[in-house]
Amino acid sequence: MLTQTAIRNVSPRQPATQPHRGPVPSAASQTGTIELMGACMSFGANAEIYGENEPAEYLYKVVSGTVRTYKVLVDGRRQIGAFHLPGDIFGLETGEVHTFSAEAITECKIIVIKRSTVMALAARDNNDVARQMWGLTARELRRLQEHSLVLIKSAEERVAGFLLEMADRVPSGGAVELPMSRQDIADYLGLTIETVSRTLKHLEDAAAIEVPKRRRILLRNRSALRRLNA
Amino acid sequence: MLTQTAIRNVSPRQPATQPHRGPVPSAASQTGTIELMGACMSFGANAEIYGENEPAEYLYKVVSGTVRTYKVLVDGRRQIGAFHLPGDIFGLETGEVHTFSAEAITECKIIVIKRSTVMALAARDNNDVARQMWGLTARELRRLQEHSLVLIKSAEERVAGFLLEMADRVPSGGAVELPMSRQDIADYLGLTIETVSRTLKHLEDAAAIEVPKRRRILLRNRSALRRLNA
DNA sequence: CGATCGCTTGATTCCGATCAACAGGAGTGG
DNA sequence: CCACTCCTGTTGATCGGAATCAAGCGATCG
Repeated sequence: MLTQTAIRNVSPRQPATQPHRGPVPSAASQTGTIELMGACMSFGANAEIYGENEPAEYLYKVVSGTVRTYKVLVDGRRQIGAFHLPGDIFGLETGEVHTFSAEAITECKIIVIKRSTVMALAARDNNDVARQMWGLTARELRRLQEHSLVLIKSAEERVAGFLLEMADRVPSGGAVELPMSRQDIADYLGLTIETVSRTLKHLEDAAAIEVPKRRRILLRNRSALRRLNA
Repeated sequence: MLTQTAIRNVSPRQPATQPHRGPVPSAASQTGTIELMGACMSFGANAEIYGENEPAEYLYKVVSGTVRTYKVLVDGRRQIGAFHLPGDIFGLETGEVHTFSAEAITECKIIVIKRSTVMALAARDNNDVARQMWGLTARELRRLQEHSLVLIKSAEERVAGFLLEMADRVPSGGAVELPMSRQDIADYLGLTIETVSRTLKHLEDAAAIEVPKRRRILLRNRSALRRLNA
C-alpha cells in the first residue's frame, strides 16, 4: 500500500491509487445510441481512468460518481478542465491521444466504449452518429468558452459562478452536494484552497449561501450569486 | 442595406466603425471543399463581423487580416477567446446563435459561407463534410483547452506562451509581426496593458526577445521562452 | 485514544492592478 | 515645415486581492 502522501505541491496532488480493472458487466442507467456498445467498469476514488498523451482508444460515459479531467505542469501546478457528472460523456477526441488526464473523484461506474467502433459506425452507415459526436464536441467547446471567462473574474465571482454551475447540473433543489474537494475546486477555478474557503465564508456571511456540512452547500440567494457571477 | 451599427456593448474599448458591406467578389487565396461556396467580403479595422447571440447564419474563413472573437461582461471587462489569422475558419456553431462576438482587428478579407449550405451538404450527401466540421470544432476545442492553462500561469509565462503561439502561427522566421494592440493581448491573456508592456520589457532585458518596433518582436531565445512557458 | 486528512482561520508577502504622468508616432491643418 | 491633437504604448508610484506561510480545528478511522 502506498504510504506516499503529503508531498502536496511538487507533484501529483492526488496520486492515482488504482489502475484499470477488468471490465465489469453491470447495469447501464439509461439507453441511447452509443452506450449500447460499451461495457460498464468500476473505478475507486482517485483511480486513474486515462493519462494525458495516452492513445485515445475509448470513450467514456459516467453512470455514477464524478470524474475530473486535468493537466499538470512540470512543476506540479494542476488545472482541472472539467468535472463530469452522471450522464456526461468524456474522453472524446479526434486526435490519436488524450489531451487531458482523467481520474475518478469518487467511486465511479463508467460505461467504456471502443472508439474504433463508434468511428467505424460514423464513417460507414450512419452520419447521424458523426453529427452526434460533433454535437458533443461542440457542447464541450461552449462549456469551456464560458469557463474561459474566469480569467477576468475575481475570486468571489469565480466561486459564485461555480456554485451556480453545479446547482444547474445537479438539480437537487436549492442544495448542492459537492463531490469534489476544496483542492479540486481551487484547481478548477485557478485559486488556492485557502481562497476558496475564505470566499465561501464571505458568501455565507453575506447570507448568499449556507454551509451546514463541508461538502453540502445551500444556495440561499441565487440572484445575489448571479449578480456576483458578473 | 443594413446601416445598423454602433449599438454595441455598454463600454466598448474598441468601437466598431463599419458594418457589413455587400459581398465583394474577390480572389480566394486557397481552395478546399468548403470555401468554394462562399463570397469574399472586406471589413475595415475594428468593424464588427457578428455579435454574440446573433443568429449564426454564416461561417467565416480569413483570407487576409486578423480577427478577434470575444465576450464582454456587463461592466465592460472583455475576454478575447481567440485571434484568427489567414486560413483560419471561425464562427462555426452547432447552436443557433454565436457564442462570441467577432471583429476585424486589421483590414480583412473574409470568405463568408452560408451555414445552411454546409449543413445541408453534411446531412445529405457527404458525411465527409460532417467529419470536417467536427474536426474544425475539435481543433478549436484543443486550442482552448491549451489556453485554459493561462489560469495557473504567471504574467511572464502567459506572455512567453503567447509569443511562442504567435510565432508558430505566423511562420515568418524568428520575427513576429503582431497585428493586435497591447489591449488585445492583455484581454486575451487576462492581464492589463501595463503588465503586458512591463513583461515584454522584462523579457527584453533578459535577452529572450527584442522589440525593434512596437508591433514587431524578435524571438532571440526560444528555449528560454519555452522554459518560461512552464 | 492518538493520528491523519480535509478544511478553516490568521498573519504576512508579493504580484499584478490601479492611478497617474509622459513619450513617441501618425495624421491634420495652418 | 511646424504646431497641434489623438492614440497607443511605456514607465513610475502606490494599492489591494489573492498567494503563501503557519497554526489550529474537527471529523473519520485504525
